Amino acid sequence: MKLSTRGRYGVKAMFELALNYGNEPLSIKTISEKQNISEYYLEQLFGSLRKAGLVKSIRGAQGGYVLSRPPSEVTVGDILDVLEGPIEISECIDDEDNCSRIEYCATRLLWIKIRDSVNQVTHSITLEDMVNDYKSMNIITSIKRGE
Amino acid sequence: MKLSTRGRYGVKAMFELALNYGNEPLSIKTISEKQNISEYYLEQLFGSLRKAGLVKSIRGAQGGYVLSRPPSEVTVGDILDVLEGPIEISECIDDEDNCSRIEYCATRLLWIKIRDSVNQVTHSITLEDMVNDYKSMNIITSIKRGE
DNA sequence: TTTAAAGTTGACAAAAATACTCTGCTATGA
DNA sequence: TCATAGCAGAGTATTTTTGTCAACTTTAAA
Repeated sequence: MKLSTRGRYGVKAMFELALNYGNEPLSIKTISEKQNISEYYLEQLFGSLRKAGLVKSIRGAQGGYVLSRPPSEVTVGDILDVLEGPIEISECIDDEDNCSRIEYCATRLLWIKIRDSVNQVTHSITLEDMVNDYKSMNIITSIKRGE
Repeated sequence: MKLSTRGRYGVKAMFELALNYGNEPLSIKTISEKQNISEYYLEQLFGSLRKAGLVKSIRGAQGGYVLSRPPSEVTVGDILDVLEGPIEISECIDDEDNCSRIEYCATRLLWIKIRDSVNQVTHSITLEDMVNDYKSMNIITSIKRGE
């Protein structure tokens, strides 16, 4: 069980936007270079993010993308839902008929528990949290270096 | 993010063994018919489960598989670890060099949190729990039917 | 108003992972 | 001794993922 690159790249890209929040828009090109992600591929991801209303695009020269909402109001779960689709550990959570009846209840309950656990974590962590973690991490690193 | 059929089928099959614990071994054929899973495919999964020590095989006529340990000592996480590999939301949890340095700490911490959450849930639920859930679910269903 | 930067769209394709399938064994209990 | 059932590994088909590309539209700045 792992995230696809869509989710991973998407979170990284959104993290860049969060770091830059309040400043000028970031172009796809800039982000793709910073994160070493294919420019074309990233374009696709931002298409989804834009449609979902998580980012706003600013066209024209010096354009790019900015977060639609402040980092404190965007959770990692929001991003993953858009790029990975809502988590469905097993399709039988929604589609009951797929399950053979015998073990239906037991495994279904299990998948739901796992899903809820992941959702709980991802939807409780915001981009702001990540930025804060990142900044305090940098401070610690600086101290360790004796700076 | 979803489990592959390996994990899903594996848990279902192990659940069957748990339901039958203490009785005669179940053959691949029996399980594959009960769960409507390809017999050949299931054989592969049981190969992995056997190597990992989760099940014991009994060869010869009337042979099959049984759980190596009682259902109360087998967690869903044990099964998923074997069949899906340990959860790695992102490879950068282990392989540090894959990450571009800038956002290294922040996203890494995130993946770890998600992973730990899933592990915590799956390793806290045993096959016995599932069997109990299943049985009490059946009782409730019977009551609802007015039986 | 021209132009270049930047976003938008959708088709396409390579590559990897997944999900089986099949064949031919070997072991074992009835 | 033979039917049953596990064991092992090669092979294949399908799906998903990941990434590429080309053509077009919009917009800001010169």
